Amino acid sequence: MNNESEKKDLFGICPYFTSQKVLSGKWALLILHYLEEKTLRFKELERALAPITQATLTKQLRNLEEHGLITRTVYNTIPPKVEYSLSELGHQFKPVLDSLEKWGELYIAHMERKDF
Amino acid sequence: MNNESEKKDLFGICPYFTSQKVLSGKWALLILHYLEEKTLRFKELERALAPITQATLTKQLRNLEEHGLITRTVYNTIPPKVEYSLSELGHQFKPVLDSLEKWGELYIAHMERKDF
DNA sequence: CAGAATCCCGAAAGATACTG
DNA sequence: CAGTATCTTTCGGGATTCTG
Repeated sequence: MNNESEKKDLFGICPYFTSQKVLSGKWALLILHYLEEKTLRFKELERALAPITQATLTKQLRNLEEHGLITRTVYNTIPPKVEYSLSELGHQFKPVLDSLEKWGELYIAHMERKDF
Repeated sequence: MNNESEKKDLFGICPYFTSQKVLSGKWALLILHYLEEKTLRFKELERALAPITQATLTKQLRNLEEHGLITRTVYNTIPPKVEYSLSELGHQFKPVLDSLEKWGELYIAHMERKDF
């Protein structure tokens, strides 16, 4: 059904708009990058992404989870243990990360050239 | 020199942060996509990106220009004519656009599957 | 440990009106 | 045509506090 999630724009129609929404999160790319290497616990991610705050990390993770990129696994132990890993859709994002990383380096080199 | 452009984060150090800044513009990807095909005038872009507003389009273009991705060419004619095209750095972004487009389609397919 | 709940703030987008 | 100038609004990120 076309409910409230109809949003207002081309989300769900145009690949670029779709991607933009997912990637607009400040830490999204970093999170995907780290999870690409291996499954991580909440605390491990928090440390890797320092100085991110707990609240922000939670939001970013929820966002990526809702978009189907990551999987959240809860272990009912004491103390609690929650692991995050990439879903299939998340792993399929790898090519984007790779090309993005390469371009980012080109960009940085470009900036250094015109130093200022 | 490390002036005010030092910002506050890893911009200029980490490729992902760098990319994130550039791509965070709501229309950035679309603009790059259209300019990848051919040079366009302001009005042409505006039509292609409808319902974007003039003010917003101007901001997005200035942003991409400052980041060195696009080139702005002004013809002193009446009426005025301004053309936008990709710089070398902009063209080097192509692989990202391609991989992003492919993933975006996977994402859309994924959403349709779990329809809701 | 892994969060949830609030509050706050700045940046970005949109709406609108005006101009060389 | 290709903007600029304002104003308003929205939204996401960060800080802080509390909890099972």
